[in-house]
Amino acid sequence: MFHVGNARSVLFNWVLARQSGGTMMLRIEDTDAARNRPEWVQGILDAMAWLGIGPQEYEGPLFQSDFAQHHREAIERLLALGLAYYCDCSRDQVNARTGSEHKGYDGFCRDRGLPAGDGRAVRFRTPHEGSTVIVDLVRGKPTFDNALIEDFVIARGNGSPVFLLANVVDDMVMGITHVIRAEEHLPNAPKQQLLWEAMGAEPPVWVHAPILVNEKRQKLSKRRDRVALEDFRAEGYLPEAMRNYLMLLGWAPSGDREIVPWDDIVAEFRLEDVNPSPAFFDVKKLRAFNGEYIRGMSVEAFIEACQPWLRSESLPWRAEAYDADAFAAVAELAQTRISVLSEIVPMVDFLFLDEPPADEAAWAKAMKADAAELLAAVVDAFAVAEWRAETLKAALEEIGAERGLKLGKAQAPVRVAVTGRTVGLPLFESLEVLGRERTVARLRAALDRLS
RNA sequence: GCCCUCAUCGUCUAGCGGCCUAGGACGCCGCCCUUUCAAGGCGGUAGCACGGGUUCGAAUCCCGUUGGGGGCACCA
Repeated sequence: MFHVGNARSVLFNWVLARQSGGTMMLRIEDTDAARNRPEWVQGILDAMAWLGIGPQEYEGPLFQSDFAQHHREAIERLLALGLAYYCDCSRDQVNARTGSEHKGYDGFCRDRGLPAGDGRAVRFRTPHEGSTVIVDLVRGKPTFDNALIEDFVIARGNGSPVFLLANVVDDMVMGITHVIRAEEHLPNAPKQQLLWEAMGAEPPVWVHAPILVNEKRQKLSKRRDRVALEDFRAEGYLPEAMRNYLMLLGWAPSGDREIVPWDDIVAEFRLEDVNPSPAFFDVKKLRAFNGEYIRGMSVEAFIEACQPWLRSESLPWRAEAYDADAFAAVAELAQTRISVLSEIVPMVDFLFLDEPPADEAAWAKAMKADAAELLAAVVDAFAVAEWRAETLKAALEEIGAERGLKLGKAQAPVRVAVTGRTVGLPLFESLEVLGRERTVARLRAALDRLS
């Protein structure tokens, strides 16, 4: 699962690399085996490629697990320097001493001089005086009081490195200059910067992008919110719309523009201009963006883009019933009527289904008392009419007029009888493509049902 | 509880001391167009959280309050 928030972070990283002539590095943090599967990596790569960031756009993927030797060395070095120490306190013991679950480590082992031992963790000896100032492109210079930073664990009792340490060591080894990540990591930044300094290296520039929230202003979570890039892709959101929308969360291009070419975004985007407050990930607006992008395509491109949804495994019609020419004939009419590509299926299904889709509510709404009589007249007229949209329209208009019905009213029963729905593509154009035989057969079937 | 952080229409934002009677977009509501529905066109709705300063002048600067968010693991 590739979270839209991650997608935004990647986009930020990529744009910065592009603008500065730097290189974006992709590292998979797989130190926690339980939370990592090899196949997930391909999912990440695929999601990035879909967004327009293919393998040639970054270096990697590298794996944190491959840096194990560096992690061990760093821990040994800090220990040797006296900047880290062994600790055998359990969480419960610490809580009991401090009388709270949220008071952090009390420094019990700080000066005990415990030697290495089975099950003993390693803690970083944080300074008690002064403060740590980080340089953050979107937030300025957040300052943290060192006295409030606890002696955090850098290696577990089994010797494995903890994220805080591993992350910093990897960044140092990889020569990372800019760390761009979500705001939830902000509290980690001073701890990590202390680590950079302890190892005598120049800390990176940090960028903590504002968090993405739901309508209740809570951090987007995969449990309760729609956040998987794969899901949006499957529903028919276009990558161009997604990345345009994502970049406009917390930032705006020059002028009163929102739908902007990617090249303009790449040229104008500045991390320094990103609004530091949390942004609501508004799917409604995303949809609007997507609709704009769909309408902006050439008909040919639109037809092409619809194919995955028209040829998928789970279609309402028999696969061989699909008729590319018929679809091409109505594609332009469908293009302004859908916001996400998957909506194309119910829009054109009547063309490929043996019988119109059943929708009782639609039937009840359109098939009033006089519907049968009107449909009978339509069958007669359509049986001999020249099979073109305009003539069919003229025929129905006349039938309606004879009964005091405007076209809007008269077309309703015909539409439901033939397409199964009360709304859809322009009716007469649809009939022209469907053909006389099937149209008349469906009208007769409706008539039978009404009698 | 503690630490950090943020604050312009419902939402995303423009604004970086006078161009602001606060602009755009999404949403919503009308009207037009119209074979349904869209699209398109036109119009409307709605906001500088509050209180103090600073200044000739504050949405813009400072302080406080309130409210929101994030974090507080031998997870990442």
